[in-house]
Amino acid sequence: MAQQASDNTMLIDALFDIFRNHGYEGTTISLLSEVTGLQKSSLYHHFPAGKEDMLKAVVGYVSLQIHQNIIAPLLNTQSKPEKRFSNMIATIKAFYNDGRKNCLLNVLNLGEAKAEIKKLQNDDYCAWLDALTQLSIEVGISQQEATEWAERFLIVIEGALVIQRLTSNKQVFEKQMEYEQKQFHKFLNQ
Amino acid sequence: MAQQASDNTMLIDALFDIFRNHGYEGTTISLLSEVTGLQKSSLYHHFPAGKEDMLKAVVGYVSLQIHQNIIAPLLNTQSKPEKRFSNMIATIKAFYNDGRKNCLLNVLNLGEAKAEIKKLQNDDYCAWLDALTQLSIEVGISQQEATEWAERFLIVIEGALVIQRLTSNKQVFEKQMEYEQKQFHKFLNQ
DNA sequence: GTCTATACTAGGATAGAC
DNA sequence: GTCTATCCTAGTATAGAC
Repeated sequence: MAQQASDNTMLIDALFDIFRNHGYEGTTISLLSEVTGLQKSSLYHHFPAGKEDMLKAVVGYVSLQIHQNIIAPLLNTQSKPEKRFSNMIATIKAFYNDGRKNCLLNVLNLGEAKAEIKKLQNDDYCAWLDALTQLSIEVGISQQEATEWAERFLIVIEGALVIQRLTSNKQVFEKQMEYEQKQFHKFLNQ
Repeated sequence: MAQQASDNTMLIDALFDIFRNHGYEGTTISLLSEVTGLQKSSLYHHFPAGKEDMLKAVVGYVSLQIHQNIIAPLLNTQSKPEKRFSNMIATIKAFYNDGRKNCLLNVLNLGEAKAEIKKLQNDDYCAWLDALTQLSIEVGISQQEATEWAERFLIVIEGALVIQRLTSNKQVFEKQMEYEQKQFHKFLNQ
């Protein structure tokens, strides 16, 4: 398990980048060793339970990022909803490097094994969904419409990442994010 | 390479199911052997170049399906556009088993290796995109709007599949397909 | 906390009989 | 065209020195 987060952040960030590029099965200890510059056994020192442990640490790290950088700011009623939304878009763009980086969600194919990790991801998804729903309700949308809009927003993120990965058209993701911006502004002016 | 398609269809279909469930790296020859009931060496008889060859056959098979069952009907101007669209939705639902089955696109993480396969998939994507664009233009939408709608439609499919896989909420995919139906009807009544 | 060295297994692939 | 048997490498993981 990865304690002392402060020291290990860079390490986990490197692991994160590999897992999102190669998926779980496609990620090998050798590759992790190569990229981090640590020998395999050193990696096992940090993560005694091996690869799955490393993934857990990564997912936990991403979870933290989502809560701190996306969900908390979304719920912070001190700034205007439109500002919070556009800040989120900016954060997302950076997080996915304008669509050039994958989302762990669509690259990990976690079956019934690894249910624990899947649960973590699902919780994050739900929290994000709730925050978005909140925000749009705040702007005057009905509960019903708000939930549907929020769900579709997250669906579009995932879908755009998948399609951009396929087409190597570097604009797919950004275009969708712009579209979502416009949609949100329509909400404001209703 | 898989010739004599008529005989091999069931075999390839079985391979397809495994690849879409486990991804490329997650699919092992042993698993393929187990599920198909053929010994490993028998698989190699059908696909001398091994796993990558099997994937190629699967992707080719899926490509054929898409062209025959989705793209051709979409472009067949003998039936009404709205009918063609709703037929497509039905076909898609069946193909993804109402969102319970993955799309190869989001489960395969093909890097620069396997560029050939990626190209095949990209071609299919483009063909599908074009057919959708055609259809919506036929219904009176502007070229610009048509392209954007078509792209978003395919993005939503991929995204919905990813999210449904995560949440095990069995309605995510169907809900999005219903939404798209409604959207298309709005086009008709403009 | 990092290293070298090594053990072990599973995965990919082939040989050759039937 | 399917099988049994086998090879080889790559992948996971551990032991133990420094």
